[in-house]
Amino acid sequence: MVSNTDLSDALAQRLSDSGLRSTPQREVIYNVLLTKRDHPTAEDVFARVKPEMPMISIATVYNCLETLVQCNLVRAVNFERGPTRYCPNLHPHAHFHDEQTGATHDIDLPDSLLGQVKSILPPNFDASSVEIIFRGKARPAA
Amino acid sequence: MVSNTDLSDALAQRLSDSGLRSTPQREVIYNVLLTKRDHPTAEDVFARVKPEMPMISIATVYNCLETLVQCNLVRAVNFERGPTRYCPNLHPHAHFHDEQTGATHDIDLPDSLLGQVKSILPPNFDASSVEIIFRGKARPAA
DNA sequence: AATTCTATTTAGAATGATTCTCATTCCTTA
DNA sequence: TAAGGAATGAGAATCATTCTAAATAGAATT
Ligand SMILES: [Mn+2]
Ligand SMILES: [Mn+2]
Ligand SMILES: [Zn+2]
Ligand SMILES: [Zn+2]
Repeated sequence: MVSNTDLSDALAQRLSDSGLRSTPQREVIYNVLLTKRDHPTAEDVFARVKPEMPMISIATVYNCLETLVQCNLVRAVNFERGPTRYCPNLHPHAHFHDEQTGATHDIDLPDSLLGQVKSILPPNFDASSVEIIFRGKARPAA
Repeated sequence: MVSNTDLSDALAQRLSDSGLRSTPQREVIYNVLLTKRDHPTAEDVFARVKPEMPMISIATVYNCLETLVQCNLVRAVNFERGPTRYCPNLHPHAHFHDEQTGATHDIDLPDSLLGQVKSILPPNFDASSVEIIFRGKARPAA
């Protein structure tokens, strides 16, 4: 199993690799993201962190989330112009946005398909990232 | 060739199909989108329309763009949380967002690939749309 | 043609997510 | 134990967009 301190260590490592400090705020926010991987917004994260850390500010939540994204520990996900959502799943994956419920689901993305998708680009386009977003209805899983 | 009135007729047709009226504002905005297909924002469209129609308001630009999207004459495109951009290309295509210049390029999307992308969805997911966004650098075409 | 009935347009206010400012606090290092 | 920079936090500011409500226009009906 992976202990809580292991996760903190991994976080501290990534942060210091980027010349940044590990702080209680960054740790608790990262843990919140790992605990419930439902693509919460910054406000969602704020609400989940508050019980553990009542004095934290929304500005700090935004700051820390941005830091985690810069360190490549978290992905920012956007649907239309809605609030940015945060995802700690680092495997290549697409997102399915359920229009009825608003839920976001991770869809595993095979390397082979990722390659094929990139191959539609004319040679003068050099893509640093590819994002695939599905929109529709998800029937409750069997 | 396709005349200006043909385009207005097609627009009027689509609008009345949806129980909506063809108006000078809707026509000029649609023509602006067809004339320079560089994925302008609402503010860009506003600026391009003003010379022809100085009294038009930004609220109307937003209203008309939304109407054109609802009629499936135009696609709304979003990159991160930037302002929504509008695209009159109705063929299935992906978007390439050049991070240096901010330019947006249409990337033709073969039906076969679209099918393969949809096929990664587990059977309980019913997608009504798929969006593919590339981000990176586009070298000037040869 | 005049009247009625709404769709549409418009100016300006309001909204909401995010970013900015800057004072305070916290660490790290000398 | 100072100093200096990093990080936090409260509140103001920003910006794209949406909302509100009044004016206008246009189609349909008398
Ligand atoms: Mn999106
Ligand atoms: Mn996007
Ligand atoms: Zn995800
Ligand atoms: Zn396009």
